[in-house]
Amino acid sequence: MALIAATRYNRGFTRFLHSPRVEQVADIVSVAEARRADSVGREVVVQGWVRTRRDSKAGFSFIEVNDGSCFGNVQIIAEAALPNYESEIKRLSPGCCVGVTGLVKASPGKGQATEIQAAAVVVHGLADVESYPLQKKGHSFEFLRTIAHLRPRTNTFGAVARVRNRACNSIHQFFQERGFLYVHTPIITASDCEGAGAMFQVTALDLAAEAKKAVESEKGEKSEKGEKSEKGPGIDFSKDFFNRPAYLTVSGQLEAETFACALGKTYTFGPTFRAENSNTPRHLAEFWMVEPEAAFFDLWDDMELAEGLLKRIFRDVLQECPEDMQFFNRRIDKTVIETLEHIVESEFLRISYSDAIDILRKSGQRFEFPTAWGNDLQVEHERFLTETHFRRPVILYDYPREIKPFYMRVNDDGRTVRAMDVLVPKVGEIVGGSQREERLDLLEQRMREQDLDPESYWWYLDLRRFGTVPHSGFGLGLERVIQFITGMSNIRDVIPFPRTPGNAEF
RNA sequence: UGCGGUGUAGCUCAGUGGUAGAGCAGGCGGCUGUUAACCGCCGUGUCGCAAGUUCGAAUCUUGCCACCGCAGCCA
Repeated sequence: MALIAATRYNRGFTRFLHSPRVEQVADIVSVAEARRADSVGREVVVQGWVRTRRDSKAGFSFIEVNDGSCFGNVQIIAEAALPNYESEIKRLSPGCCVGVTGLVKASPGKGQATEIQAAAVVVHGLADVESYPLQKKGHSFEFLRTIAHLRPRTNTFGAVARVRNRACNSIHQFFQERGFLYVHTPIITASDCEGAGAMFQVTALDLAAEAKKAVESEKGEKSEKGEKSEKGPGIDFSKDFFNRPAYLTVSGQLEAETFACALGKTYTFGPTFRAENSNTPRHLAEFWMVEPEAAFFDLWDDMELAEGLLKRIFRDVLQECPEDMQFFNRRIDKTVIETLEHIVESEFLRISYSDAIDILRKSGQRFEFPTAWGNDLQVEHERFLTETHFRRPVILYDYPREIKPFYMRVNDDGRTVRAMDVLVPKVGEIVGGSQREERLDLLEQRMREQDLDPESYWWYLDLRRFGTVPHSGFGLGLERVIQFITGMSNIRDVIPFPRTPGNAEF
C-alpha cells in the first residue's frame, strides 16, 4: 500500500522524481493522521493549504498546513537547507498549496503532539499575499459570504462542513438501521398546488421571445382597438416542455406518501425550493430537507421518530467531531456543547397547542401578538416556551385545524388536527409534521375548505380510495439542525452556497 | 415585503460642518522552537451611488443601491 501511494504521488508530480532526498517510500496521509502521536517515526506525504508561516532566523521555518481532514493544522519544520527554501518556502503565505514529504516527529513545542521534519516541500500553487482575500485573522461572516468560493478554507467553514457531513451520515444511518427506505422524490413537479408556499417556475420556453411576442400582439391590439387591452395574450404553457406549468418542489411529502402507502417506512432527503421573499437568518430559497413518511405510524410514533433522529444526530456529532464542536463552543456560542449533551439525555417535552396557549396566557409575559386560541404561535411565543419557560426542546401538537394544511388528520374534537412541531431554543421550528388524514371524505372536505380542487389531487386521493392506511411523517430542515448544533446564527453560513433573494453568485 | 440599523484603507472600525484616522494585513529591519509570535519604521482612500443645502459635506436633507437585524411566510 505504502509503495503504491508513493509511486502514484511521484508519477503525478515529476519534480519529486528529481529530488534526490526523496528516495524513501512515504505514505500519503491526511493531516489528521499526521497529527496523531502514533504516527511518530513514519515517513509521510501530506498535502494541503498553508494557513500560516513563521520564520526562525536560526535557519528554518514553521509552516502550518491544513487539508480539511480535521480542525487542526500540522506543523511543518522546513530547514533553510532545502533547495527551494529561499525561492519558494519563504514565499509561502496563507492559501498556498503544498505537498510535503518528511518524517513525523514528536513536537517539542506546545499545542501539537507531532510535527513533520520536511525532506521536501513541493509548492503546487502560490497565493499572492497582496490579493488573496483571506488573512491570518478573523473575518466577519458578512465578508466571507462575498467570497463563498474561498471561505471553506477558514476554520469556521471547515468545521461547519465536517459537522454537516457527519449529520447527513447520521440521518441515513438512523433511518437505514430502522428499516426505512430511501426514496428519491422529484425535484421538478407539475402539480401547481402543493400548497407550501411560493414556487419557482421551471420552463424550457424562451421567455424573452415570449415577452417580445406578447408586446407585439399587444401593439397590434392597440392599433386595432385604439386602446390598451386589459388582458395580455399570456404564455401558452401547453407548448412548454411538460405540456403544463412546472415548478421546483417545495416538499417531497405527497410523493413520499405514495411509497409509504406501498412500502411502509420511507424517507426522502434532498433539496427543496421556496420562492418566498424571505430575508431572515433562518430562511433559504434552496435548502435541504429530510422527510420521513411511515405507514401505521400515529402522531406519537412520529414524535418519537423525530426526537430519536435529532438525538442521534447530536450524539454522533458530539462524539465524532469533538475538535470542531470545541471550536464552536469556544468561538461561536459558549453553550452549544452543554446544550446538546443535555438534550441527548433528556426527554423532549410534549404539550398540546391548547396547553401552550394556557401557559402563555398565564405567564404574565407581555407579547406583541395576542395569545388567543386559534391564532398561530408567533416567534416570540415559541421563544418564550423554549428559551424562558421550559429551556429545552418542546413538541407542540394538536393545532387548530384552520391554521394547518389540508392533509393533517382531523381530531375527534373536530377543531384540532394531529400536527406536531418540534421547537428548539434560538432556531425555532426545526421539525414540522403530522399524522396524515387517511379518510377520503374528510380529506376531500378539508381540500374544499382551503379552496383546493380535489380533482387535481386525484392520485393523492387514490391512496385513500384504495387500501388507505393511517400514516405520519415530518419535515426536518437540515440547515436549521446544523445551525442549532454549531450555534451559527445565520443559516447562510451553514450551507456551502446560500441562495437567498438577490443572491446566487457562486 | 414592512420596520430599524449600517455603508470610511485589503479586513475590522473611529471620526457628527473646517486639509482623512487607528488596529490588523502588507513592505523593510531586528529578535525568536515558533504557534492569531513579538519590537521598530513605511505606504495605503471615488468616505456606497446620485442630487440638494452650505463659503465649505464623510458629517445635514432627499432618492437609489447593497448588507445586517427584527417581523411575516416556513424547514
